[in-house]
Amino acid sequence: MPKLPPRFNFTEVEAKWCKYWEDNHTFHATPKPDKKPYTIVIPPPNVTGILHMGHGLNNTLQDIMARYKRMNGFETCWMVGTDHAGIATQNVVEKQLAKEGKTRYDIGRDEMLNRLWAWKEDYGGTIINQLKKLGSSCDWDRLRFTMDDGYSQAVKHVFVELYKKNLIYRGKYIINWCPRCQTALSDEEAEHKDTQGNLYHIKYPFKDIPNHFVTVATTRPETMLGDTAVAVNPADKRYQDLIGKILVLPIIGREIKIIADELVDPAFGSGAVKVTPAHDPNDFTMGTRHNLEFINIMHPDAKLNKEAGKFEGLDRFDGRKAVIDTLKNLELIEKIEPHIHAVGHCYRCNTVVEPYLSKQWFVNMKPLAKPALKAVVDGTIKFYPDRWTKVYINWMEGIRDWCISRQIWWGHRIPVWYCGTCEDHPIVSETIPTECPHCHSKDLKQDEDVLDTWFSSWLWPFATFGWPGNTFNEIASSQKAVSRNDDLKYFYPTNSLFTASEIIFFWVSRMVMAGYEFMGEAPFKDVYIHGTVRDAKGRKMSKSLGNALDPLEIIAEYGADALRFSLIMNSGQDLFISKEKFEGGRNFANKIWNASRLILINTKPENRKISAPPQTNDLASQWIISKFYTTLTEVNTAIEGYRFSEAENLIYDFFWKNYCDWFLEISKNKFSDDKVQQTAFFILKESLRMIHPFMPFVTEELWENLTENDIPLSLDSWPKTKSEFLNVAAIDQMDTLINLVSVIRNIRSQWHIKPQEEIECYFAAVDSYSKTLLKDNSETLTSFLKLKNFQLHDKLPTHKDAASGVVSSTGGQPIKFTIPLGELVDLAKEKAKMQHEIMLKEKSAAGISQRLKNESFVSKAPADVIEKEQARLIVLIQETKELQEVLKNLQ
RNA sequence: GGACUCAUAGCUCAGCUGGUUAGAGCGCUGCCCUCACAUGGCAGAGGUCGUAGGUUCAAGUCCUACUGAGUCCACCA
Repeated sequence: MPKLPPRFNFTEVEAKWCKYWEDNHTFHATPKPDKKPYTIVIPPPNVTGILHMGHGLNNTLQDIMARYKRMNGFETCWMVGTDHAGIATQNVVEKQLAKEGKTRYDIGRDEMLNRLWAWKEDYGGTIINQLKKLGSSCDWDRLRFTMDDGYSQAVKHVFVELYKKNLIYRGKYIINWCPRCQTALSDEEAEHKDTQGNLYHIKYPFKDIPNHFVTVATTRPETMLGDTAVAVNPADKRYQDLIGKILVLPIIGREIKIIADELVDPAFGSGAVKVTPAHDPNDFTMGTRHNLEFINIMHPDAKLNKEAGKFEGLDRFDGRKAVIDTLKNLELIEKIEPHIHAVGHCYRCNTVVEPYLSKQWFVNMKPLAKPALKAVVDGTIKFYPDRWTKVYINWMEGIRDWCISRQIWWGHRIPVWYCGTCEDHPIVSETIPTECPHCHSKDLKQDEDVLDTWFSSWLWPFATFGWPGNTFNEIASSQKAVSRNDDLKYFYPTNSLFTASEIIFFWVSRMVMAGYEFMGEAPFKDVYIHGTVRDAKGRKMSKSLGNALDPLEIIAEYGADALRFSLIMNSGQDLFISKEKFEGGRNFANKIWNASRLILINTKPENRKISAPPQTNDLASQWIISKFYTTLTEVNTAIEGYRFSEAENLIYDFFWKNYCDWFLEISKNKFSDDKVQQTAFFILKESLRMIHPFMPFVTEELWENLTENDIPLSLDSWPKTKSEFLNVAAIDQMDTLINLVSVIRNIRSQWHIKPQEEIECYFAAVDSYSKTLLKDNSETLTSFLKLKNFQLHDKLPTHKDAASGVVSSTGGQPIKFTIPLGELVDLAKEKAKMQHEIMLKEKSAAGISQRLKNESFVSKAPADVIEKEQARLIVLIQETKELQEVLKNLQ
């Protein structure tokens, strides 16, 4: 018999099973015709990532589902890998370079890429190892990276396909520009934050009317240097006569026209707006419409260029001050008002982004959005919780084109070449072209830019399984069956996706679009959106705030099982986490451990070879078996409905309260009984299965010590629900016993009763109990017990638990005790139920009769309604009488 | 400006389709080192379910308004 120490040594155990699972490829999945697949793809963490609580939660959720499905006989593949995270990774390496006093331009593109790959080799696996420590049951043999050769091929292929379908185009538009990262960003990558700024009202003088001005309002006065018009609403009476008049742009002296455009809101500011077509999306639209000049006043680093005249070389914010000062001196500032407005910030470096005119590649999203929208509207794809459905739909309906080119080096280089002689025809190709197809020139240059990281992530559910691979030449257009390799055939579409709400637009929605476009079907069926992990004060956890709890520290101090357990316990919505919360998980793991020790010490090996619940007359045994199966059913429902915290609560309650506190305590004095041993062991074993997805390490270790099974618990089966073991009578009787014992304990505790005084205590308790239960029938229970010749123990055994004392008083035959109680309580329950019913009926009747007396009701209500109410009243009164009659006869 | 979420014990939250006495964990109080576990056991105190209306025989649960907290979206310069 193995001996277990009194403490669960998680450090050792976790290391042992991490290694075991990995060495044995426990979680490697391959297509198996006789099994159903279950697939989850991990939201690939950034290579730059280090495990934070959000990862902890996200991956625990996935792992619970994966282990649950695996144990339920599904060939479960949890696809794993990392994302190259273009801007983030490049930023990290650029910081390293900066320490050497260099920039990426100093070392050149090739050397920079070498450094990036070297960094990836050195540190890119960090988060993967951390995921392993969490106990994640990923298919580690399939580990992918978004810049793998095969994956890169998929990205190129997608670009070329979309280009062929006219869904990718290149053009000069206003995009979000990060002056620090010096790259374009998509709309989603610009985070709008309310910022305190000013609204500057500037007077623009007329060319021909001295001392007359038009006032315009702006939050970014420096952009006035690039103004090429002033616009008013065509319906605005104040300005109708002025349309077409010429103004002189202050400082610069450019002559600009007053134009009329619907875009202008007459109610805002003065109703006249300066138009800077190269620095504002609205103005860009107007500029195009009115054929205005597009004057770019900034360098890519947001320093003002020569168009800014004397301000050339100033940073945009210094430029702003300088422009205002100059205008003040010219007495052209009418007023400056404080103004809160949403300003875009780079999601990678938090720099204020600049709306900037530049030539970029875009994806035409509307055609892609169509099937993706339909799938969610018609329920093919479901969100859990449901409210995210609306968020997704809103975004899809208002979808805008996606800027996918980035002016950085780390990523998939855009597969487009430009010919030195005939520039107008970009060569879009999956392979490196040798000559220009138009003029046969060999002077070809590849586009300098790389693709948005998300342009590779959106292919994750199928590119990871080898797409396009051998399906390369057989891609069908959307909505048609697609030829697939074995893995794709088997594992795609995937089943569930687990992610955070911030990622819905970046990733979830785009994966759906890509799924339909390239695979002809949705990439997953369910999307589970979990909450954000916050600190105890409700702030997002972040390094800069210094409030981040490091999951690895928690694992070291409390164990991975504890981390997982406590995260899930709090995962109903957003989580507020502090260190103490993990004690609960640690304590539960320890409880499981010690319950197992008790069983191991007290059961004979032959009683541990049991695969079905034993047939037994023992009430507590019948009860715990019953309880286990009802709990199991509820747990199944909760997990299938993605209600993990509920599932965990059910399990916790069952194991701790029912199994340990009641069943084991009662059974302690009866452990010589083989049947009791068998029950205790069987329920423990089944509980370990049920706990395993939540706490894989402690359960795996105990499984090894308790069973002679060769396969790890990870690959064993989930308990089967068995309705035949649902024993309602046992549950009822045990409830009664629990109630009785609680009352006894209550009195014992309040009166500070000593063991020698037990007899009186017991009778007092019984009386008290009967009062509680039978109200005005306080004699019933006592006399009933006497009638049945029931003898109470004269002394409480010197045992800590009153429950064992009471039960053992019948000499190991609790059934003697509980049958009379059960009968009695059935009666009492029946009565209580009836009394309640009578009360409800009386109340209803009172309500209705009051209504019928209400004059306005009688006069206004239609006749048939009144009749109905009267009929109901009569029925209610009749029923009440009948019930009261029955109740009388019972007593 | 639109949309959404939340408001229940000192704290963090359950309470799914309205129906017996509103639950748990932590914290708090009292009693227990008892041979699985003090990371434990037993008992207890603590709630007019944000405010005001409404629907209903019946509302923490449904509706409306308000207040407070938070999140997302949006081209009002």
